[in-house]
Amino acid sequence: MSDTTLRRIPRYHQILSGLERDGVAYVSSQYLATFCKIDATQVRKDVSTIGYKGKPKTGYSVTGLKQAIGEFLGINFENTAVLVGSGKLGSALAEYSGFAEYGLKIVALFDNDPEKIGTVVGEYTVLPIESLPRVLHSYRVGIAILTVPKEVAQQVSDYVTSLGISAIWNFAPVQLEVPDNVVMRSENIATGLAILSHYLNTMKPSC
Amino acid sequence: MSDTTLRRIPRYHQILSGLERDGVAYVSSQYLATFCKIDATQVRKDVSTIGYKGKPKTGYSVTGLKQAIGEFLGINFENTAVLVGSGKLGSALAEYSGFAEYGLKIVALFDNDPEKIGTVVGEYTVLPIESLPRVLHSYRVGIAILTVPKEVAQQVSDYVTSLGISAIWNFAPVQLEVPDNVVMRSENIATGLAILSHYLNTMKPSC
DNA sequence: GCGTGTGAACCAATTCACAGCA
DNA sequence: TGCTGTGAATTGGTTCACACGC
Repeated sequence: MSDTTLRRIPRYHQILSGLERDGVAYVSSQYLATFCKIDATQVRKDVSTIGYKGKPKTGYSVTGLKQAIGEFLGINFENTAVLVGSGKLGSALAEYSGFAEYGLKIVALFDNDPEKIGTVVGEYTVLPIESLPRVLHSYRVGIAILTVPKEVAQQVSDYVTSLGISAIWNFAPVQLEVPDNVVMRSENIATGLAILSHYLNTMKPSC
Repeated sequence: MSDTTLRRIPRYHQILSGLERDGVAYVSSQYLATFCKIDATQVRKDVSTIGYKGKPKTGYSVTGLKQAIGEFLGINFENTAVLVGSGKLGSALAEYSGFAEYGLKIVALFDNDPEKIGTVVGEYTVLPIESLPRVLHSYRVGIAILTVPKEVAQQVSDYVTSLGISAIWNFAPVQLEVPDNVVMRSENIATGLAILSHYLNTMKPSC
């Protein structure tokens, strides 16, 4: 599946969540398409790809399609994660309640700064890096979320990789090198800013 | 310019920043391509699109190309922004030092919670929403960064739009409706999580 | 009739092949 | 010779047109 296609799927999920909350039972491809500013056929192709079937005349079942997308994305069951780096961003993510809806459960928060170890962030007490192997093992943690300074990101990445982590979700603004059997995704907040800035500057003349 | 193309550009910028820091003077399209796991021709096409020229045999000047990309993205001069919503995420963004490199200057932080107004976050004192018109005007602010709860995001968006903001960078997990002359970009952290989760679950069998 | 499902047509994005220049 | 720049070919993603089922 292509990257652009994959990026649309969570969007549908988000819209469906809203419709479900509003008590809507069925939704048409046209509705989703309009919301996403894309073609209705595109939506039907996407839904078809994830293997869900709609009802002609009625549309797609909101809960059914949401369920199917959740299945496809692997967010219907709980993924456990640890968060390494208890700075501002790490704390914000640790306290973000929205992850629950996407099946992510953060089990512990780590740092190597003696000043931070032992402090309480939301429902977590910051643990020393040394406790990582024990926690990773006892909770069968699959994902390490890295919110460490960019200077040490590769080092931390290598460390959690050596401990057998399956996936790394990197928030440090560097490209990490990981073995082929580890899934890595970098969120670079500056990318969004750069794109926004570009639109802002190219559109300005038209106003 | 297509969305996928535009998303690659900031990546080059990031890599070039690293090379510049390491004192590297020239870089080949092949090097950038390998780093981004794409084809070298793609890099040359992209560079060509933004209007920069390399030197045959030598490659691209690191500082020159970085400069050109910065020009293209509009991040070489200062964009001013206000941040609305002084919760965890808002505070994290307010204290994030990396924006400076992308030409973003946050001039003030706002909230409507009386408990938060007047508190200090990094170098900012949280201001009441009522001060927005004055600040927007006196600093000629172009961007509003929204880190408010999703329930009020549309309302806040409408408000800053009515005050004549040019761009909205939305971090609430909802799709905002904005007039055509306002640039809007939503960062949905859950999108990244969903994509990561999908790769994690589809790749697992191969290990 | 209305909205899904899908093969065909279209169009944009990526890759190939090679010309041009230091 | 090495690496950029770019037209040509290809791949793949999007849109069109229409058959099918409730």
